[in-house]
Amino acid sequence: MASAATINDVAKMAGVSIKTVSRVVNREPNVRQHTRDTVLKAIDALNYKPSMAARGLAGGRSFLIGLMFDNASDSFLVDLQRGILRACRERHYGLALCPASRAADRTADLMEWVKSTQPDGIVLTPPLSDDRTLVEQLLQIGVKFVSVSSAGTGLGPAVYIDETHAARAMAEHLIEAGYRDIGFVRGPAEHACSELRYQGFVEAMQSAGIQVNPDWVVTGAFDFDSGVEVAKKLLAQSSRPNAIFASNDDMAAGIMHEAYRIGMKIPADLAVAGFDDTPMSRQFWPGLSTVRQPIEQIGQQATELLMRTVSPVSLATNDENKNPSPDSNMILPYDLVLRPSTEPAA
Amino acid sequence: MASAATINDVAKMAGVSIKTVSRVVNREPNVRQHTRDTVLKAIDALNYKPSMAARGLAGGRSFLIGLMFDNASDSFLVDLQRGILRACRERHYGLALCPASRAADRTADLMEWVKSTQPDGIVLTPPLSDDRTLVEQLLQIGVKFVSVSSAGTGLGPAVYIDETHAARAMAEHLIEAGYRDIGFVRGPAEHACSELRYQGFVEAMQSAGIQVNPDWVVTGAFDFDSGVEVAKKLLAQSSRPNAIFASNDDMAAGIMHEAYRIGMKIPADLAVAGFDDTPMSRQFWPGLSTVRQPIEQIGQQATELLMRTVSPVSLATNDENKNPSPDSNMILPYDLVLRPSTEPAA
DNA sequence: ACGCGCATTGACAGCGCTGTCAACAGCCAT
DNA sequence: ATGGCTGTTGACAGCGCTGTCAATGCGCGT
Repeated sequence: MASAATINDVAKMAGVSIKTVSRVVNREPNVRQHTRDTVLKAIDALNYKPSMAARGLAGGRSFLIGLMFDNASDSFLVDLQRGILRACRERHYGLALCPASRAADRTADLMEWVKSTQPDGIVLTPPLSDDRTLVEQLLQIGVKFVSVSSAGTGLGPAVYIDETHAARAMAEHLIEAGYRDIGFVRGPAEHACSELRYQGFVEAMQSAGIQVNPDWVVTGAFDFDSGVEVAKKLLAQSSRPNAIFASNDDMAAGIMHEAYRIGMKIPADLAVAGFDDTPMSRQFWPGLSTVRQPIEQIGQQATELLMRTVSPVSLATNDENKNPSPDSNMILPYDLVLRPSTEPAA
Repeated sequence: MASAATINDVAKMAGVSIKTVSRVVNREPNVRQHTRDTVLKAIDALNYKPSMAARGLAGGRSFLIGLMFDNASDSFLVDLQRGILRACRERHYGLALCPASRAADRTADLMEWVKSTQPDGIVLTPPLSDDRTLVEQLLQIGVKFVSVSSAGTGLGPAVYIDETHAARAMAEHLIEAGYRDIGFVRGPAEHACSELRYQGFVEAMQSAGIQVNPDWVVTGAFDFDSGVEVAKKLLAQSSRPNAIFASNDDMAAGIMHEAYRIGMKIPADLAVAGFDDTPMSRQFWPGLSTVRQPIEQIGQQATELLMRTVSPVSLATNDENKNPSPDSNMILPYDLVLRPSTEPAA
């Protein structure tokens, strides 16, 4: 293995000090254009790649973004990773994964990971982004983080969509399609979005002057199996809804599966709506109406936000702007994706 | 932020040199039990976590496993990550992701990533594991790697299942269920498994004395959309198969979707089988028969294999055993998962 | 011409750890 | 006792880079 070129080799070839090479690599100001060009040429010639490890050790940065997740859905995770990686690529950052353990001392485990990996910033996904204990510890040891797909605890920046508004839009769509006996499946309490989505549903119902039937509001675990379970509950009732709005696609899939099992037709006998636009929602028969969050974009924006606050060089002009602006939250637009599963009943 | 304890603090507290602490941390031999205990106590008391960056710089190792992938399915990727992370956790390794770009100089991009990230080992997923150019370059710069879910190019270790045998078993199941007019959907050529799975299918057909109808053998891209496409082709023929074995679940899903669209019943009018046991195959109605690869386990085994070859301390006894044994391949068992989609025709 | 400020560059000291090698103790066979 | 082992430990020199600060050169106002 031809050992890779070091900064020393580049410096020698360009006839400058290693510090100047370092400056060029880090895009620092105050390097004459001519010098910069010479160095860049040498870097190119030697195919030089700075060593992350050394940069990290010397500079106190790791050039790593951490992604913390717990039990997230496959497509959510992958989409998010895609977005984060896209943002990382430009700045030559790496992405390190940190899955939450199922252990009781989950928070301690996560903090340990943070200490040993020392990422420059962390992307927090629900439900971790809604976990006040975790967030406070993160804040305490001074690690930058950003919550995604959730407004978070309000203690740090976040990138998300207007969940309530989106849920309301979907509920309104159901109502407009002629459904009035609408059931709702909430998510688990530790997810802040569970409440928000439910609120949107309630708002739409109230605006339309429809009573929310408490017997038709149930809670699932955001997974397929719990969708099957709640469907059994909901559809076994003597008076049952003719539409169900599940607060995520996995549960909606479980509902459709169960509905089919007991011989119901969708949407003829039961309309179903989901939330998240997982690939499955398109692949199911019939296609599932859902709300699309721009997950990949959320990941990218969150990462860029993170890297901005860890900016290597404090830009000359604004010195007092040390902490990220308190309200650096970003709200991204969602899409209402309408498919046959919510078409007007015959 | 209370700055974390360093190896120096531990050494001072334990009353030994930092080198001895280093020995304990790395589980090196030749440290008296009593000394080891004292050091461990100090480590615990100070909540010391070694810095990856420093260890990497000094030791020439990065403590990072790289996962290279290209266009893998969500669930495959996530399952694999789960397995890799499990293996990493024990040895305090990190996982860094490296998605292949869609650019023409994909290989160059990947190699660049390797050079700058310097992972201690790389997990290669299909179709990258089947890419001879890439593998040869990896070999050339001397990075350890292991192919997963594919026998690879034969140039390095690999962890996988017997694809041919599995496909044959599924085909035999279809035949036993009474289907004889069976179509097959191949995967893209750059995936080595495409050929292997097809072979298994052919073997089963030949054993049963059934002619493979070339009109019913088509090729897809391993994704949902191509499944829809090939279904249109296959089902529009005047003489059409009454069973289709798609060489992965995503394509099988596309086929089922299209079959439903044109009003066919599954399995009454058309039996469908897939391969991979994605979550979807269980969630679809009716459930899709498929072959389960133990992806998570594959990831874990591959990672452990990798870490074994990068063993920190060369074990005294065998000095000539430098390169990993040439045939350190692991073949893991698969599961035939039978669901209603292939039940005997009425 | 002199002094000042700014832009540009380099010398140097680490960052926290590991590899190397040397030091030393304890133990055996001679 | 002598030499040669093996087992245990520490001193020290970096790994490849960045932060700090000092040195240099240049243009400007007086």
